[in-house]
Amino acid sequence: MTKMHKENNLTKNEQIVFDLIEKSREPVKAYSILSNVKKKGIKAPPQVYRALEKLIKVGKIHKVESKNSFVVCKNTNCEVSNATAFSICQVCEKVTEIVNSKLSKYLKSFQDNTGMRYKKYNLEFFGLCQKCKSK
Amino acid sequence: MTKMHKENNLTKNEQIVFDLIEKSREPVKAYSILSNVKKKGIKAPPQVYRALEKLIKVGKIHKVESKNSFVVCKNTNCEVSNATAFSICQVCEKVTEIVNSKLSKYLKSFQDNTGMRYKKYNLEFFGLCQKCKSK
DNA sequence: CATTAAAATGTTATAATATTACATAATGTT
DNA sequence: AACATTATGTAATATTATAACATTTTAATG
Repeated sequence: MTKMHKENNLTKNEQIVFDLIEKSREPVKAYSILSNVKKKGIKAPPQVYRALEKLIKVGKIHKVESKNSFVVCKNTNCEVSNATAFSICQVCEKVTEIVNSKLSKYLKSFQDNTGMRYKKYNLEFFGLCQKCKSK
Repeated sequence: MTKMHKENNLTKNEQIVFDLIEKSREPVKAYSILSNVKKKGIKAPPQVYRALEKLIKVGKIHKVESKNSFVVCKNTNCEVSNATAFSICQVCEKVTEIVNSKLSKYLKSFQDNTGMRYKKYNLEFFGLCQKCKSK
């Protein structure tokens, strides 16, 4: 087996899982990933979950917590992913990552009432997407 | 069976589940709730999940998505719960609801790059709580 | 290039979380 | 009382995730 895959340092399984999520262009669930990469030789949940864990750690993907789903990161220079925000349509369930520097600056510098600051956040907004609003 | 329970309009099972979550003072998982209310006559998951769903809907509790756990709402006048923020310690896993009007005003009025506004949000901050920081 | 340690993968089983479907009982309305 | 609605009970099963351990691949070193 070759050591490197594509331009990055993902392992074989990580690359397979990443490619599938990227290709799908919408949030994908772990077992959906599994069933779609069976043909690539990935046969069992731990293989998928390990890849997901690593991809999240290096910031290539995010987990959309409210949907137990995974999406590719939309930030150009995604590295460690400690600040995520999503727009989720309550009707069609479309999920879009929000990349907004004002918002991220505000939240990264946020201090709670006790003066506590945070290393990481995840924000999920819910509403109607353009399409569903105009129906 | 009496119609009303305590001062509010919760049903029997809803009140049992709510009391347990409130008593515990920390996030509780559904199956932990289940095992702790067996003595009260609640025997199966659907009874718990139904109560949780209703309690969330009326704003008495929130789900902490990243932990699949449930906490009582800390807002005094909690009604429909469309704006939640939590502080989660990465070490001891302590969860506190953040009640901060500046933050909620900011997020309630947030518009994304497309001008879209949202009806609801959930924000989870991660960091070290006071105790864990000072260790 | 043989040896070895570390990382990645493969595999089975099972744990933890959540829902479906349908039956029964309690309650509210007329 | 009759009926509709809401709440509850119950069994089964679906979905999401991890534990544990074996094997293979890769990287580093002498």
